[in-house]
Amino acid sequence: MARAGLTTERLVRAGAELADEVGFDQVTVSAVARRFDVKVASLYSHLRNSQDLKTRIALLALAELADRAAEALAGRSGKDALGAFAHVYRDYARAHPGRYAAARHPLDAETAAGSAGVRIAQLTRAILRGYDLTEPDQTHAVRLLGSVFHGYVSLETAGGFSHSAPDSQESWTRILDALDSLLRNWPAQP
Amino acid sequence: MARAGLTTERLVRAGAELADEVGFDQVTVSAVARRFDVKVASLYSHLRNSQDLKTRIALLALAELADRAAEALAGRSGKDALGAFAHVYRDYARAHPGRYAAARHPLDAETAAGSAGVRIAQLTRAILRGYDLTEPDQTHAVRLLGSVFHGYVSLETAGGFSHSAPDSQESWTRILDALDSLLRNWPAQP
DNA sequence: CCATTTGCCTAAAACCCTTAGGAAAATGCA
DNA sequence: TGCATTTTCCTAAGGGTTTTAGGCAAATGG
Repeated sequence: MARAGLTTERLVRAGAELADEVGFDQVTVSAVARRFDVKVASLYSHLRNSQDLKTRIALLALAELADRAAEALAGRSGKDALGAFAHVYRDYARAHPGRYAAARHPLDAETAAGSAGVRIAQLTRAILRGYDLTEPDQTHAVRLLGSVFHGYVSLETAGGFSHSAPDSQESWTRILDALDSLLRNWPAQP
Repeated sequence: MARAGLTTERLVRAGAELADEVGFDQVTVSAVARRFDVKVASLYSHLRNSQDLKTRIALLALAELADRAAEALAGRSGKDALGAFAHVYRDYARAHPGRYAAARHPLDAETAAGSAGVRIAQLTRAILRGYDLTEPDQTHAVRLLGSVFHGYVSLETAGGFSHSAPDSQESWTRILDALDSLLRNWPAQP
């Protein structure tokens, strides 16, 4: 019987595609097996279990996002960098909703520490080099940016802003203007 | 055989408690049935299906959140209102992580339109009455606040800010200061 | 007090997860 | 090349969740 050539890599990539097509929480070991026309049990030599598959998809998504962000940020600073990063983030979520959901999948502390998530955090911090913030305000700002990007994209993906004026793109642009303004005029401790 | 006294209401409340204890996506029709010491099939006279259960838990959570927000906002305005709303939001998520996750559960358009989610959006808009914003900036600001609150709480719940200085409470406070400042100095269209 | 409605049950089919053990294909070393 | 080893995929099987169909007994109400 000819072999299918399964690999952890290929399985994870297939899982990521599946996530984009049917949603991250519809990604199942069985569905991936079907996609390779292979029996379910066969996947268990390449994956520890169902949770392992999801974690790996999450790591893939984080790495892809970090790569794109890094490329977008190269050679930019200040508002330019802020806009580029935001654009990548939102675009990725819209083009790959399943992968984006995967990237939000909770990871245990050590897995998270070894993930591309830390690279994303570093890139976020790098954006702030174009603004005049010192610790601890820089960290607060990193957290604010992370919250806005994640929050906005997540609400938008859930359909929160559809079918209502003004359209989402306009809000996104104006919110970035506002954040830029805020970072340039960060309030002192009251 | 004595009856268990099942009700859609009771099932949904039990599901919400279960969500807080073991996580929203571990909430299962079977688990709720076990909690009432009843056979699974019995629940299907009170719930259409598994998705129905989750949707109802989501609606319950949204309603609870809206109630608390409304109470917190009564008699407050400006930064006071902003802080009160934010406090309720974050507190609810920390005290009821499963319900909070449920509140983020995607709803189809009509269900969402009939949910307490619109009340929450109205309350968010009410906060902005204390600031000098006109349309469409007011809508942009509503979306920004929604994004920050949801994003921050969601990242925090996922463990994003734990084990790193400064602590999360401090960032939360300073981010609210920053938002207040931003709303008072909302930038004009460039 | 009996008829009807309601509530919970048993049964069963379909799907997913996971482990154990086997057979064939690929690999590698003599 | 030939044979032992490893790898890959399979069958088998146990256990869990979802959902529908049909039945009996408890509550309700005229």
